[in-house]
Amino acid sequence: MKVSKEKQLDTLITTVNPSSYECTITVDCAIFGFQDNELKILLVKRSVEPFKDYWMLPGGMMDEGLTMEESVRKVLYGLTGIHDVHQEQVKCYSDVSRHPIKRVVTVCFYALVKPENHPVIAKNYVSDVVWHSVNEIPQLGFDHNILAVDALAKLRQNLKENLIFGELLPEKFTLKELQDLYESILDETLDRRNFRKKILQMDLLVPTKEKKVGVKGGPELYSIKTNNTT
Amino acid sequence: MKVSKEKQLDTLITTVNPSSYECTITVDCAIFGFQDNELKILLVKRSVEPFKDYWMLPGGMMDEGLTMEESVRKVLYGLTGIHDVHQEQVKCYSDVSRHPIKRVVTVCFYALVKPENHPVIAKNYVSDVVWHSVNEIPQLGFDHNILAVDALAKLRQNLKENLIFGELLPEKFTLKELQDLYESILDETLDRRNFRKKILQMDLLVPTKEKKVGVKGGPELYSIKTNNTT
DNA sequence: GCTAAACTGTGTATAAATTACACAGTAAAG
DNA sequence: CTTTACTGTGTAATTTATACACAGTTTAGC
Repeated sequence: MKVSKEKQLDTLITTVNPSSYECTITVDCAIFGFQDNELKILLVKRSVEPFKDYWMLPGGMMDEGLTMEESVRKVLYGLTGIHDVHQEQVKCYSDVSRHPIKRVVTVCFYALVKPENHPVIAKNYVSDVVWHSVNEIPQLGFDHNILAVDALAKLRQNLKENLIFGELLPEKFTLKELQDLYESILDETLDRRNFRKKILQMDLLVPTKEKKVGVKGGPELYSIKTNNTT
Repeated sequence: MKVSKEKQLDTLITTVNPSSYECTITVDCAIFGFQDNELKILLVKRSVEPFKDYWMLPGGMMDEGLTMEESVRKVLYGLTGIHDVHQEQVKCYSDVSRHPIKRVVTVCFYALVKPENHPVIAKNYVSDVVWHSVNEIPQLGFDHNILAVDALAKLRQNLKENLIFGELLPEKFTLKELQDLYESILDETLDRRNFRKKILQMDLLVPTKEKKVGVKGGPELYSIKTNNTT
């Protein structure tokens, strides 16, 4: 058993100089948004083969003159018109048969976006765009279900450690709204008093002295602290 | 300010179809070993330009028929003769000017290895190989200092969550040896009693009923629990 | 405009997890 | 055989996380 594996590796190691091999690289992005009090992910319907009419994560080629991060921004801008959005690298995928026609290596990112500000538009190889609940993601093209799951896991992990919410909330928001967001992302309910205690002692929010109207109780609106050292 | 950025992005979005662009992909690996009671990282001296005679992380091209993980295994096997080693993806790097001559996208991994079992050998584009303390890594070629730092950070993070130590320890080891390893990796001292309490209640180790000879006190040797459900 | 309903805002007691800490026992070295 | 250097163990103190109830405010409905 072990011998055959060694032999196999020996064969590999003596393979001819592979310096000429180049490969297509794409960037895909799990774009999360918070809508109707629920965490959504942006899916696009592919209008070309392979996987025509499958839902997928939006993505695109890495460009010759751009880093992957810049390429993701380009994809995002083309799809939603937004820029300057929080994005994180999730993982790189390199299975040789990810793409049925030619080999494609993909780096997956996630981004956080406020859906109501950005009407999404279908163009290029996309026939439809939809904000879809993360709880019941349909079968996606390529290996995008795996990417989506990994991206959500990474988002959750980062959220527990960092207090990040990118564009998901308006500039001024109540602690209740923030808690609802957390509960959606983490898919668990949180104790209100403990939550505000924890968030407030992070010392990242400031009360705006304004109250949100239209909601009973008149909750205080908070905004993110600007880190002036004044 | 914002306008110019938007304009810039608009320009990007209208760039011609980039589907023909392919790019060289390499895998680099921060190989960690535990030697002389200190955490080491394996560095190779490059014998060709660019960065001739610079120390670097070992790495190589991703092969046409291999995933990146398999390509890393191949690099490791070529350098140390070992296989079946714990390895983790750290991050993908895509700055356009990482490589002074042509664009190269690199995915970095880390691996954990027991140095004494595997005499390292310099070959191919490598003139020298050395186990180097992680605390004083010299200037490396390309952007490998960044990769090394990121890899170590990832290792530390994983260690705190998981109890992983791959090949770093012999099959049977004392809790003191394990603690020394942890302290080396985390670069902090740990309380002995609290450490053993924490490790033992993970329920991943079994005492072998053997004592280590040659060390005062006659400490118990442990091995990793095999998860038989018998 | 008055009442009911729905939400906000707050503190404390309890449980759980982490940290600090000291001494007796065993093996090696001389 | 004595000294030295290491192993192995438990408990108290602190910190952190969790559970929980009621009074105050605003909207909605009458």
